[in-house]
Amino acid sequence: MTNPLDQVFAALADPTRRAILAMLLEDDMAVTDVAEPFAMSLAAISKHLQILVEAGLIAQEKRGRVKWCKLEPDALRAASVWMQGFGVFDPVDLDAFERFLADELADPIP
Amino acid sequence: MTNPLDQVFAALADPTRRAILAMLLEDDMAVTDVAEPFAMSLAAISKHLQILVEAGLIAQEKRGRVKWCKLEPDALRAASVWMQGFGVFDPVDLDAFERFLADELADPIP
DNA sequence: TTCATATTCAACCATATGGTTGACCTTAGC
DNA sequence: GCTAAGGTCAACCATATGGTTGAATATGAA
Repeated sequence: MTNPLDQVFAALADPTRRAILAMLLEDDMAVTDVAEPFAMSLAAISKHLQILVEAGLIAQEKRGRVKWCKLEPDALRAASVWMQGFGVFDPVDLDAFERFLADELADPIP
Repeated sequence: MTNPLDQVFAALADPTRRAILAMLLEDDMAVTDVAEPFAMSLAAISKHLQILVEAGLIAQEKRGRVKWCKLEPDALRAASVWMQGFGVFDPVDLDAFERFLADELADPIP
């Protein structure tokens, strides 16, 4: 997995990680708070966050004993450029996005 | 992997499969011809194609003993809609896409 | 019919992935 | 100095993934 696109798409392939990204879209969060809504251990979430960091999709910064996570949406740019070549892009449709986001968040959290 | 986004992103996470999609962007192809440039068995390519079919990214149609593969770019739409929410999209930049495509194809084929 | 071509199937293998638990380190607060 | 809170690490486990090979199944051509 040396290609950055590999890492970005692989990171996006997991619903837990997509849900985390959606949460971070609202606001920066501490690791513990990211983990709170999920029915899995803190260690598991910690690993997911590491994968997102390695893909460049989020950044982490430690302040005191709290590690803050923030979205780093630039990493999506390479993926989006790749996808653009397939000519699938509508003009930005935020309503459609809201619906998808609602569906994602309505899913039983893994 | 019940969520269609899981399947689309997982399918895109593999460089062989992205290369196949790029090839099919040029033209429809038979399975054997898709496999030709890759240093792996036909059976392996057949599996990759199956994954792309299940993700909805390509369609296959058998005519005679030849199975044709064609791009089905609509499946990318759901993924692109999801990504749009992160506000990373520039106006379509085909030059950038050409560069990425060139890089991808220039990579030593897996 | 016979043979070759196109593709998949089945069994197998090595490694990756996503999760668990319990021990561990660092920092904050009393 | 204690103790608790915030996170990570290490070892482990089950299953998924990406590849192989050899046999099997169409279909087309001679």
